[in-house]
Amino acid sequence: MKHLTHEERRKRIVRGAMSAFAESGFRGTRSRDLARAAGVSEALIFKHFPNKRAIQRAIIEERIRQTGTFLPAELREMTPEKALVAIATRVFEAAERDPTFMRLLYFAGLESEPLAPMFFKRRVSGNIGEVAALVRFWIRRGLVRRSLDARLFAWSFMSCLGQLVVVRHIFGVKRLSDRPGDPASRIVSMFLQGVKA
Amino acid sequence: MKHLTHEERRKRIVRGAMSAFAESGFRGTRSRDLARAAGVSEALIFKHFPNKRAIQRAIIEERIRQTGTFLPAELREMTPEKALVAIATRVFEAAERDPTFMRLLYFAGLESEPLAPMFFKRRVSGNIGEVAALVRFWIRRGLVRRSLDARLFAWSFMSCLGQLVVVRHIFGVKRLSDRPGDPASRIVSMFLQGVKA
DNA sequence: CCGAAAAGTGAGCAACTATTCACCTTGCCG
DNA sequence: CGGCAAGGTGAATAGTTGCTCACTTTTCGG
Repeated sequence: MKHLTHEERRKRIVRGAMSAFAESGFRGTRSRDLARAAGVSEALIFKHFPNKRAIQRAIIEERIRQTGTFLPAELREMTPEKALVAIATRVFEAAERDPTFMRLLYFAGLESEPLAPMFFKRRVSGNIGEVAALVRFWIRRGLVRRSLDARLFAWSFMSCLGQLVVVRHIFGVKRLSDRPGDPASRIVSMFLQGVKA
Repeated sequence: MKHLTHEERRKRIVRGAMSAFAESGFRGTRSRDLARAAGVSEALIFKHFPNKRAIQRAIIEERIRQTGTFLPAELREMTPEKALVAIATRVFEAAERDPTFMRLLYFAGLESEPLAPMFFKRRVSGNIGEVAALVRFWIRRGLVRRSLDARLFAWSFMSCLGQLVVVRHIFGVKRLSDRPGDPASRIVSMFLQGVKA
């Protein structure tokens, strides 16, 4: 194996470990799998990390530390309808493109890894807070009911999207409806206009 | 250990195994744990089941076979508002009382146990179909917008509830909003009335 | 161009785990 | 009562797995 710098090799180990853990969970991944996924020997893995657990932690910690805002600023210039559709589409497409970290996070949560709730507190709640802030912006502009609980709306809307993603990628439910057209925009219109006659 | 009938002992093994698998997943549960949870020796476990996997399958299969309707008939006599709140409350309370099977199912889904998608197809989709049927009933009565996609609404509403439960029980997110009052009824009112000004 | 430091590895080891085996115990029926 | 089928177990086994050790290969500053 070609020699790499410590940092570069470490990154490759982490990247490989992410797909391995995402596929089989922490306990289901053997150090041999980590080695194969990273393209190195098992021994080298343990030169970079004291043990298996530390690799999983490093993966989640890296994501916790990741900076940057969830919502692009342009959303403020759109109508609530268009903005929510953009958010929904983005969530669906991100999961479609790469459900890896989502799977890893669910595994970690079930396996009682403390960093999973931590990730939720630091990142997910933060992102949902951004959605809530956008909703409050709409309320101020009179585009959304003044009485709306922005935070609860943000959690409900994002949870709905999140669970649809989970149900699709983990439990294989593909068709939510027989009608044609983009489900994202139809879900958004339910949230916006309500379902009452 | 007191002698029991084959059936009774089998039931106790399954019950014990359910909490063990729910807590630690399939791979995280050792046969020793199954034995301890059932209060018997390891050897006896394998007199009842050919292997560990078969126990997990038995648990899920039993739930798949469980009969009975999800929604009580009385819901048809309530207003949509009250009925949806009743459904939401029931989902939240069921998860609060016993998140065991939910955890087991998520573990199984992530670990690629084929019975997890099967359970979704047979039971969850069925239950959500009942919700959709109720919504169609309201549409016929003119209580709900004629143009609504009942199936998509049912999936969205139930997914929202489901994810809020997951987020609470697996990722420890307890507060969805600072406002007082029952979140169930406030979520329902968002779905019913929409959020537009 | 050389030698130390850093990158990298094959071959284990000790501990663990699913399953089996040989055997004991209980309750029941003739 | 006696014997036997069914319920039940402690101990062994074969395979696995996280991690270490002793060692080789590459890199690179002086």
